[in-house]
Amino acid sequence: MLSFTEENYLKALVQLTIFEEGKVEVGVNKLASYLAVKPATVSDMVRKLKVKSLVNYEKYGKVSLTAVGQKSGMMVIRRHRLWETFLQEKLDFSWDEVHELAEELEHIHSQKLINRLDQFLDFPEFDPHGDAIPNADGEIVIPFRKTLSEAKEGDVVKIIAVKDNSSEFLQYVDKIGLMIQDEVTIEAKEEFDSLTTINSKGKQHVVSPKFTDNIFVVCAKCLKAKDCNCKF
Amino acid sequence: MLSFTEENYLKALVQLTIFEEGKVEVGVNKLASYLAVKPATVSDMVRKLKVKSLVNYEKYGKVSLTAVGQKSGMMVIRRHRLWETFLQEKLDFSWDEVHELAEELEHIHSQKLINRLDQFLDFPEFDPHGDAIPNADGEIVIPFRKTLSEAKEGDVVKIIAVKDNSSEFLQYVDKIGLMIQDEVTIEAKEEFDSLTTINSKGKQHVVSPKFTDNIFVVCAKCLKAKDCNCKF
DNA sequence: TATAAAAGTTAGTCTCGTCTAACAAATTTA
DNA sequence: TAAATTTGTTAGACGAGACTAACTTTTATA
Repeated sequence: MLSFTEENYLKALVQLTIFEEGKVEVGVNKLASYLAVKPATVSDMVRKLKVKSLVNYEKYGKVSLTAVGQKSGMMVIRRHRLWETFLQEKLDFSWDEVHELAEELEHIHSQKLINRLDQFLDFPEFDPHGDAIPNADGEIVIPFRKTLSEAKEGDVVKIIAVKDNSSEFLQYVDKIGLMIQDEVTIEAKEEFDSLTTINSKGKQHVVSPKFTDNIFVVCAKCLKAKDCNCKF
Repeated sequence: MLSFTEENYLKALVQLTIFEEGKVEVGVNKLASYLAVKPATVSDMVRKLKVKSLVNYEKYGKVSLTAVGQKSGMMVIRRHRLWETFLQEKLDFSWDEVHELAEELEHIHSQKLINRLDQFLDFPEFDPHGDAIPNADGEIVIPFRKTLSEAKEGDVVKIIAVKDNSSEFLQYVDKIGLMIQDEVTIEAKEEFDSLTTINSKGKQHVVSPKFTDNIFVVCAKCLKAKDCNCKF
């Protein structure tokens, strides 16, 4: 049985490798800052995780997950996202409140509980932030998507997820009136100060990279015509 | 913020004092065996809880809860019993499975979460084992009840709760086909070996004190006629 | 390529919650 | 009431998971 802490390390590793396009390993410092602990602490812990065959690691090297470690980490994420969905769907929490609570709930271990919850929620595919929920085997299909920052002037895109799950960010998104499934037109991109002018539901907004980097989108056209050939 | 462990001590103290008829304090040894730790550990912990003004305690004396400690302990029990109810009502767990899971879930702190859960469950009064659920202020009304052991030959009683929440006990209750709300007639009590012969729904069972001590009942008559004068 | 900077490790310390072993106080009972 | 028993405390240790400070290795850069 993994400890609360060990699970958090594995979850962080999934986020920083599997979920980070093209990455398979991560350094001790990066992991430390992600987990808000000191590198020395990570150094120790990673050695312990290696003994348990959950990570691959050599002194002064990078850290990556073993198959077992990856599955365990995925199960934590599955639990997290299912609880988030439960909190929003059944207990009427807003999407900026669910993350914090799920950070605690994700460590309840029972496999049976989580599968019953999944069934109770009618097997949701995505959590309130638009993230895919791993299945009972720890498998996940991350749909094709880009950040809003990558969209070009004139593109019409659809918001499908948010990257940052913090309540500050989500409250900002709420404040400017945007939500998942909204269509957004990129009206202008200013090189000078990296601001983007977008338009959604007839309202114009000027947003910074702090916003656009954390919004995942797909081409609105592609969604409508599966065989669309747009490069985006 | 109380730790997982501190909460378990407070919960145990509520069970051993408030919920134990006529008791207001408990010894270190008893608390230790209830929590399955050594007396030395309890001695230390109790000193810490005293510093936090959660318990009353003097060296070599008994332990009792302060008002603050009692409320905190009650909130743990409230969470425990609401989660148990959720697991049974919404996720179709059987009453012998819910206790173990609730032992973990009870430590999720959010007040808002638990009150939303309460609402979602339509403000249940009793958990799956027939125990009253403390309200949002930590108050509880324990209804009048006795154990089946206290019933006399010829009495007709109604099962309203179980004392032992272990799956072994609950599975035994299931096995002989009894459940909460069932009416039971005490057909015979044998002094010699302390066995009781009961009858419920036309079926006769011979049961030991291990059973009767852990079944809470009320006089079936009293429930039907509120002004019934029976001594039971 | 030598050196500075960045990244990572080690050693020693801390708190929490537990233990054991030895001891002290309180209570029972002979 | 004195001895035996039960109950409770203290001291010292340990594993987890964190820290700081000092050190080492790797990488980047002048």
